Amino acid sequence: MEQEPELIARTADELVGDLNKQQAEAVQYRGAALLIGAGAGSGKTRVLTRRIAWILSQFGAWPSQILAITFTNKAAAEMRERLTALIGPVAQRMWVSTFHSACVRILRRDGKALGLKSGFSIYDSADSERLVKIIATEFNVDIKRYTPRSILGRISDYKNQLIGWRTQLAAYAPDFKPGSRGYRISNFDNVEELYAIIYAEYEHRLAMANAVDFDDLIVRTVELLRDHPDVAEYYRHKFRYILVDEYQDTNHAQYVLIRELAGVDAGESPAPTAMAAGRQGPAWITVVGDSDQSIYAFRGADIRNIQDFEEDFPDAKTILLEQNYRSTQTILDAANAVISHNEGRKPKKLWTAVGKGEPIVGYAADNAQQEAVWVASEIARLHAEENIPYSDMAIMYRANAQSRSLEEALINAGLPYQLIGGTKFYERKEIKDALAYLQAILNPADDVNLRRILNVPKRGLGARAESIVLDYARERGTSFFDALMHMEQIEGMPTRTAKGLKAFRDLMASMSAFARANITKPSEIVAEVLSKSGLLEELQKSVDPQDQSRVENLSQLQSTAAEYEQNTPDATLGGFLETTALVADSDQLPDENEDSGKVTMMTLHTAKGLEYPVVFLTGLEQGTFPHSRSLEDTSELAEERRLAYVGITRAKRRLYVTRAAVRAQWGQANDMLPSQFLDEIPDELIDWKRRETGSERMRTGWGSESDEFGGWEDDDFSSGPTFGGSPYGSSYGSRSGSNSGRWGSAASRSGSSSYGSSSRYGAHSGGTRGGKVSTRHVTPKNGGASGAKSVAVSSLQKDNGLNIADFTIGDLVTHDQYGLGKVVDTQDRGRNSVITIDFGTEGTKRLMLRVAPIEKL
DNA sequence: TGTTTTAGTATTTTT
DNA sequence: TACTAAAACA
Repeated sequence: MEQEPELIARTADELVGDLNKQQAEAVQYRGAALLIGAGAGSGKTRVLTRRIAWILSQFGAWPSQILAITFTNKAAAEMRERLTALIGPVAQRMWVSTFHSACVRILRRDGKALGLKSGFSIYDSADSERLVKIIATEFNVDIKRYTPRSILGRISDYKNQLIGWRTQLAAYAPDFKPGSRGYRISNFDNVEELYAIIYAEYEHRLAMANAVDFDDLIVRTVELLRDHPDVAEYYRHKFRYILVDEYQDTNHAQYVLIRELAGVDAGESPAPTAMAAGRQGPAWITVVGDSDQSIYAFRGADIRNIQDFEEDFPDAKTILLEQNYRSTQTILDAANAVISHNEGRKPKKLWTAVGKGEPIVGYAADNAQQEAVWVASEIARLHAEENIPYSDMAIMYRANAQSRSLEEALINAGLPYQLIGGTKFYERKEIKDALAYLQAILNPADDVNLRRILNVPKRGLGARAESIVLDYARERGTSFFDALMHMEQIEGMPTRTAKGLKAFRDLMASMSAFARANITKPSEIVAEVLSKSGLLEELQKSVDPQDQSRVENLSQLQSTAAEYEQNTPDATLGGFLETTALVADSDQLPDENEDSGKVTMMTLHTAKGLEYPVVFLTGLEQGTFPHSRSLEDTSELAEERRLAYVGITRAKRRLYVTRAAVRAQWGQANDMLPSQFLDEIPDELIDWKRRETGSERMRTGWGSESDEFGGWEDDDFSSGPTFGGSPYGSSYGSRSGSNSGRWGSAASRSGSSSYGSSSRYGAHSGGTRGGKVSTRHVTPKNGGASGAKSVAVSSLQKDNGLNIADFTIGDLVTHDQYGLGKVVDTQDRGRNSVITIDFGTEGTKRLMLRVAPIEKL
């Protein structure tokens, strides 16, 4: 075996000396199967990295014998980093990766055995959906009734369960032959048949296109290991220690993959005296997880994997880590209380030595805007009065759609933030177009990508031209690319179309020649494609301001390629495309030791595995969180509760829980009841800054004399600021990853009455606890006349008395925070006037004049 | 074929 | 509301 000179040997004491008893036991355990039940914040990453180091230094294993699997790329990178610190540069050569990228690696090497050719494409869900749509349409399926997404969802379920298309076909449509032309589905009553047929055809087309989808990465690897003993043998011999993080989120296919890789069922027994995994027998498996943090069941994660671990792996050992090093006792008490409402779980109680800490702060807002404003003002206060850095604070919510009002509030308050999630960089049109070119160059058989770019940018090849080529391809049973190459033989093609197609073919040929000549220089290929294809040119010529940012995105894509090229010794185009295919939201997050200086906003799902000193959990309402689609089903509700558990345990020092009495979802304002999770937190743990909203107080009869009548409907809120034009005009909040004009305008509602069966607030008693209460508001609009507004309103009502007319471009001003600046632009919007100021090194800021802490010089 | 208008529909959560 | 996709029009 090769030498591993960079391996730093660690003594036993260095590895376990500073750990608690359970942690140390987990690190040192000798045995074929270990389950570490790691409660939130119990130091599992630490244990995992130490264990790897332990295996190397004390069991005498080689780094190349270790396979460590995490859930996200970020987690993998972090673990590798920690390992490098612990054992030296040799960690760089270990397999520390996600399920998906590990499988890509295996398939790249050995996929030939399955008929996968080099350069195979990886379809993301959008690509897959396109393909399903194409098939369904061809088969005469009513795609309104059976949406591509729902069909794909079903296919994905099959795959996660390792149910193959042959099985489904045999059971429900034995007469169907994938790839047969002109097939029409006639029997819509038998949905299983419909799914089986589309599933089979989908797989057929994927194979034709030399492509795999996301789920296939796992499934096909399992297939590879099962059907090709030589390949299985290679990996079983190679990986002697397999460690899996977030085991509660694995699905059945991933579970089987682990078993296959480890060779658990291979029937080989270890040497009787083995003190380590050695050379024979199954690899040793360590899994780490927390069944209370299983939040991906909707995606096929099977909580039984972790619950049944001890039955699944003979002689398995379980070690529980229950000491929490992250949060205060108050926060843990809340988390424990909430999760204890889930039935059928193994009892577990987190505890901490940190102490009680601050109470949880609660706030009930009248509506989502007010909730956001209150959160923003509290953040500003914590920063100003308690010196808490913005980067120590995070705002979390159930669904991405909730981020809008929060963003607006943060912008108005002038607070820097970063939003994680939303539309991902690699999912944007222009990026997907560019990537489609690259993919088509690398893998010409890839019909989906080739057809995507046929007329992008516009080159006069529309649906007509496409179908001419396509018909020919289907007739001959070849790929779109093949048909294109033989287009001269197509009869009856209009000259104009032929000309266009030839030009396209030549273009692809020339780019492909360039790519072959520069295959190790992805960034140059990207540059070539962007300019030659005309993608860049089309956008540059465009007058649409959005296209300007698209140009920037494309140039960022090129930088990304260049970066990849520099960091990867054996860079290839294919390698680059892989890195783009397997990114997740959380990958956008800055490193833990890098201070972004910004408040972080993200969904609860994205937040898993992270921690912040201050956490705001927003939207705690029935129907928002727990989500309305989960209210009916106990197991889905249990998952929501686990999500709440995850959210609560992200907080280290301070936790805020907020809700809104009225929330608009897709244009409709709805009355919302408080989340049941709020009731599940012991009351004495929460310090309510505002417990009931105005309308609730009114309706329950308390303080009915108050003049808050209609006060929840405040005009000052509903006519929030409108930032027109490109969001890039504002320098607040670099949205890492997402964007494009999402914050167009603040929700301007007037009158939010919804009609329906009215039920009183407070009707918690009954069995069913509906998501939204439909109540008819007595007051249609025109609030704001009353004097006693809620506390939070004040910040929006605030007015510094400045007048936009008093400012001209070039004026000098001072800002409380940014210092001296020069006015670059003014926009007169009356009360919502906006002023743009260049603060030099502090950047150019767009400020809402009436609240901006500025002074004219 | 390309552009504009209109209509319908969608929101969980993502490797 | 906001985005996408079909439909209508140029």
